[in-house]
Amino acid sequence: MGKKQVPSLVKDERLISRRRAQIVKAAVGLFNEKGYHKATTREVANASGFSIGTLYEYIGSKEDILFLVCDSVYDEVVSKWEKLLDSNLRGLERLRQVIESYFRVVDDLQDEVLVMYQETKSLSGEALRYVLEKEIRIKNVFEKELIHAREEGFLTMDDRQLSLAAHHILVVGQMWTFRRWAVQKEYSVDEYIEYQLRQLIYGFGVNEQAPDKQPVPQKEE
Amino acid sequence: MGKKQVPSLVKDERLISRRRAQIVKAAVGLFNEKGYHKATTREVANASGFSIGTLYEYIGSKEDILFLVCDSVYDEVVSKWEKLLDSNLRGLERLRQVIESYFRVVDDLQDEVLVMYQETKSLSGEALRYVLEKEIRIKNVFEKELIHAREEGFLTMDDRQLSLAAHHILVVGQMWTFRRWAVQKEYSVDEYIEYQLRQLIYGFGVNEQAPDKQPVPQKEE
Amino acid sequence: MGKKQVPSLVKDERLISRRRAQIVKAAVGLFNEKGYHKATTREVANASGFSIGTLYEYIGSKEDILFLVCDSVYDEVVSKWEKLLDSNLRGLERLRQVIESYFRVVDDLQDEVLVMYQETKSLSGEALRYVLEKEIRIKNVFEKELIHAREEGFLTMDDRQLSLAAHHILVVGQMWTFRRWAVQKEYSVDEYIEYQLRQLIYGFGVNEQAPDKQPVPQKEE
Amino acid sequence: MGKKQVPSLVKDERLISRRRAQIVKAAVGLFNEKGYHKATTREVANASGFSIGTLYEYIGSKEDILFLVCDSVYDEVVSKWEKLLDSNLRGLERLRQVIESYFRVVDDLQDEVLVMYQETKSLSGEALRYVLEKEIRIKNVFEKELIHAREEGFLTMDDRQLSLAAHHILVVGQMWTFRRWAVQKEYSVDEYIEYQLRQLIYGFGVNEQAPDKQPVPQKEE
DNA sequence: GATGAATGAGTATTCATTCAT
DNA sequence: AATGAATGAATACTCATTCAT
Repeated sequence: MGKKQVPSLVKDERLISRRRAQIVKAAVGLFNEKGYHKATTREVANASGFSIGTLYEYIGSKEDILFLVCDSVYDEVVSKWEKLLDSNLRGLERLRQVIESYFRVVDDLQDEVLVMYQETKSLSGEALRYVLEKEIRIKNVFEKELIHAREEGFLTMDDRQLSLAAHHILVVGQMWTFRRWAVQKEYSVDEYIEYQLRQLIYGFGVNEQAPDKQPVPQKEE
Repeated sequence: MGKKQVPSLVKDERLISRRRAQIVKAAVGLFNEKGYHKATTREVANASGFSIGTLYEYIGSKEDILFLVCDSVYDEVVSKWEKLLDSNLRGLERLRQVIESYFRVVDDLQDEVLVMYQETKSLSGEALRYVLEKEIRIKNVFEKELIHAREEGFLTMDDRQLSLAAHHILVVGQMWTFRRWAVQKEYSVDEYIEYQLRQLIYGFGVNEQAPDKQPVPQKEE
Repeated sequence: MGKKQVPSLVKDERLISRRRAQIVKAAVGLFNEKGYHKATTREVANASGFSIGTLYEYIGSKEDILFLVCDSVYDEVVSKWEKLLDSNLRGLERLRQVIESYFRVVDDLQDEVLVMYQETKSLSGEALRYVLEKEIRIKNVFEKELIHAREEGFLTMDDRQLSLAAHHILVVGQMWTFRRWAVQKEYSVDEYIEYQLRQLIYGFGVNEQAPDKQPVPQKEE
Repeated sequence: MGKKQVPSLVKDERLISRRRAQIVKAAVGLFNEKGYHKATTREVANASGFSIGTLYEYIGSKEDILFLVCDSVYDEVVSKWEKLLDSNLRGLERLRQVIESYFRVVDDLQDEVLVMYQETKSLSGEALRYVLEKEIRIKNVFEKELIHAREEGFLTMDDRQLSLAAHHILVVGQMWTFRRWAVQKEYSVDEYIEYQLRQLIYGFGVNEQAPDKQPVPQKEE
């Protein structure tokens, strides 16, 4: 809610938006390449196309850059996501689509999501709280969808499992970025989405009464 | 394989081990608290109980500290994990137990795993490759177990889905640490394990032919 | 004499005067509060009621602001002082009044005098010389009065002591400002003036042949 | 009282003292030449004979340098002063000697006193209070002497005038430095001391019932 | 004449690393 | 082996000044 205002010495709001977009774009590239801490403000300024002095006309501190990145990435994720969503699907199909769309957006904004994901912890105080709250808001979207699906009779989770499942979906999405060193070498996005959707929905595909034998063990407590 | 030798000016191997254990312990605490970049070598030295000069008798650079941490955390994880595993369980129960044990170790070594998880990216070159390889080795354990379960007829995944599922399990374990700000507020370890195991094995608990009844309400506001 | 011209891009002399008066007023406040070096030109511009760009239409450099302040403060001091002086007093009374009036002006323009006093040293070259010359001019006023009093037979100083005494009077006036942290806590202006006038005129009020005894010790060294 | 501890990363107290003496000496020179604000920490380090990194092993911030200067200058003033004082003089002679000694110390430590005098205002908070308190302690020495002289019957001031007179003496001493641009061109220290002592003790040398006669005193010197 | 965005040289401070003792 | 003083490259941030609009 607090929106953690980033201070600027410039008055023209339009200009602020434009410059900050430049900053975010440059910062995402740099932070991806070398990480937040190793990237210097000067490098961000140069990559943004202006001088260090100008950079500081639009931010108050280096941390503000990181905040701008996180803030704008969330907004972009949500905005792109929503564009993929306007459908009239129902039931399981609808749930599938919500998740798949999210995965596709994450793939699309890969660098952005990865940076946000890995560097959020370097934010402090208010900024951190603000960003985490945004994360929760995304989680809530999934939670709502799951609840919806349950109301329609497709799912059987209780409330608490359902909340955790929402977190889970989010993480599976982000995993596409933070484990890309392994996962993206083995799978295309389409495959990833297909497999992970199946995993999420059906689990390991367990066949409880396995072949012949296997006397189902009495359930654990 | 390369084992990325960390240089030391000291001869006595026993001493090296002891000192490095001190360093790792101190570093885990500090890196957790302030992150790898914000923690200084001086602080690590102090927290380790010796001087900055002595610290550099046992490492070659700051990055070596991070490497030692990651390296030793993996070893510790594996070692603790193995201790929980010596059982004669079979089939699904065995799979369950392998996963549950891993989750419990992660919970036990929470700070360590979190640091390793969040700061690995700051390693470079050889050290990074070495650590990632260790990660892969853990993934392979799960993969092997899944294959085993499939051989016993409990699972129906194909090879590629199975490999991804192994990654997935790993991430679900780590998720307990890197999302602790949200997850650990809502769930105990036991609950987390219970819910996530169910999720991994059965997925959302889908009831494909839901309706018959279930006259999809036309609302959708 | 050089009057150290401060450059302006603006033609209208009337406007220049008005703007510079604004600048001086704002600057006195700021320099008092934070000192010349810590006050920024931006702050001066804002406090003056216009933009940084406009500020530089009326000055050539930050130092010019300080010069304008010093210059105008001297003029103001002299002008206010003269207004208090048009009397027909003679002799000691006249001297008293000249000094008292000066003290009162200093009290009146306290902030201004203090700034001028403490920051003059930051002026360079021509500007510094010009300001010091103005200071000398004030000193000369006292010197002339002392000479006058001597001619009338009230004083017995020789020329060189007299010149120093003129400096002395000036400093006692300024002391009211630069030691205000101590002096203004203990005395009202009126008391200060009374005590210091007495001190200047009669000294410590010495009674050379002290009580009875006191066999003045043979001089040392 | 608080002694406002300046932090140091170095443990050897002896070394700290030696290094800080170097720093103070270098700083006095630089601050005199260009002022506290225009002198850079790097220049201070170089002039001290070591690197910028080493400088910061002995101070916490630039302001600490100024504080060290002020602090040590006061101590040095007092120490040198006391060395000149151990005499058995009485009465007026004693008072004269106390003042004269102070003036000579100020002359001796001219640069130091001037810096302290002009830059004290740049100190903040605790440091400022501490330095001003030291100033007051010097004033108290004069006050005590004046009281003593009054008790012996040489002076006739009341308490409050006496307190002000003590301030006055201090300022007359410092005036030798902060008005050296004018005063030291006209007078030698000896002359300055002679004239100012006479001024302080006897004032302007007023002859209240002046006119008619005018027995101009045979010139002195 | 007024504005304010852009500039970049300059500055205090930090911190990994070395090396003489 | 241990110590800790010394180093200086690196870096975030400031601010006087310019100039196109």
